[in-house]
Amino acid sequence: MATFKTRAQYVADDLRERILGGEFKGGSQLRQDALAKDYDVSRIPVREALLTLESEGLVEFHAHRGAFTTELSVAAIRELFDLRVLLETYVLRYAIPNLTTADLDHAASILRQYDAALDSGSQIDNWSDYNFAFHHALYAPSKLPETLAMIGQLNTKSGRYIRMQLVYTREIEKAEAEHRQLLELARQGDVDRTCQLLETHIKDAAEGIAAVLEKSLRNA
Amino acid sequence: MATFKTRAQYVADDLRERILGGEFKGGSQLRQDALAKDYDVSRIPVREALLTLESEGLVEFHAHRGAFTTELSVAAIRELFDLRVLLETYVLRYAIPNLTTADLDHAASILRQYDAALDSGSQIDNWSDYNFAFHHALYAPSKLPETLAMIGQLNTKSGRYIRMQLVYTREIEKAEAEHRQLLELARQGDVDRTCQLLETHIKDAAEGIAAVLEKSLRNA
DNA sequence: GCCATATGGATTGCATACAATATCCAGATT
DNA sequence: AATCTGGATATTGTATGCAATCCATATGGC
Repeated sequence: MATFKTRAQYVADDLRERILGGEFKGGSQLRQDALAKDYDVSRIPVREALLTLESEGLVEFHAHRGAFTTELSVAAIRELFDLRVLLETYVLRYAIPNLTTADLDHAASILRQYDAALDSGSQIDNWSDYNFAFHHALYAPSKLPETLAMIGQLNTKSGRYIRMQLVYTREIEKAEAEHRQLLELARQGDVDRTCQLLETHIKDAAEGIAAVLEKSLRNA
Repeated sequence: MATFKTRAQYVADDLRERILGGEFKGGSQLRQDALAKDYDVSRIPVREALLTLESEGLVEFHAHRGAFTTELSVAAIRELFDLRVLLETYVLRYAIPNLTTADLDHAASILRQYDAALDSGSQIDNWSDYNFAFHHALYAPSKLPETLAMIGQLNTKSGRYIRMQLVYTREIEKAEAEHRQLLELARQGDVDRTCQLLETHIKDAAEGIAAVLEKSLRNA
């Protein structure tokens, strides 16, 4: 991989972060010309970037009308998180027996970075990346690349709402405590208990997001 | 939706069929200029079509080197089919309790079209479409659109190999008989038995494809 | 003889320019 | 007043042309 980034890829990567960061709310329109000026490129790489983001579910194209950021219903979010439970417990069952001490150390080091970032009052986008990195570290030994790719898809697709929740709630500490438990249970090789904790861990997050969304919908 | 197709969409749709039909073997390169001539368009819509197909897993881009058709390893195919088992039994459990007689009739009519197509010695691409249509008809009442979308992704991603198998084997009749059983069990509302049959139905297909692939690999 | 390097040609990535479609607003009609 | 119609404007979709990168072949050094 490690190929030098093309302009379209650069735009896609940056715009993805902006969308996930919540810069564009609702189903707001993304004007190609404006984005082209933002990045000082022509509309061609912008269009290609938007197509990439469309495939990731962050953007929707309507022919001859342009691109809009996608807005997920509460039902859709619940569905996506149910899928996460299904897929992530599935890979975790395969991963745990393969976990080496190096894998466990790696996951533990990610948790330590959490702490550092949290203590320094760091930003949410960092936390979100760390969150995914930790989960991924636990799953990677499953050696199921296609499945991991789908999990990644689910994560980016719902990423905007994950970060949204973090702004409104103080769930980070709870999530981090659960991460420590997950790591410990995985270290002990207790597959069933680890998967069960993972399930509640994900479902709690989903409920938290749903609550935030329903509240903001009532206010709107 | 029903929006008039843009050129890029047209190229994507047609090229998808060509790839799924096996016109390009292995990881062969797709030259933008050649495709542009094929469709009498410029390279811009061709590039956009290739990006779309990349997101569907049919094509891989390498920066400044172009697009290649993806080649799946036997392990990857097994993994994709295991995912199909996981996701499709999952939705089927939700769908069966919601099945109306109209849904059942619809699925049955698709099976009848099979017969007609088979008797007329019709082509494989038709069969593949019918196959997906039947499965989808069973799953749709689950009312889980995100999950159905992922199942669709898995289907197109592995579609080339599904069709490949059909060329080399005579599994169609067996699959069709299983479809009838599936429909009958679903009509009876026997969730567990239907899901179990679905599981073996998919796994058998996977083994058939794996056998064909491993054989062709030995010969190569 | 083999490996490294350079040079020409081919191909991709991108900018510019134009065509096709949608959106907006004034004026007409009921 | 509300709705409809038509044309101006804005925005998207696509063609063309140029720049950047890669690939192949040839050339030189060891």
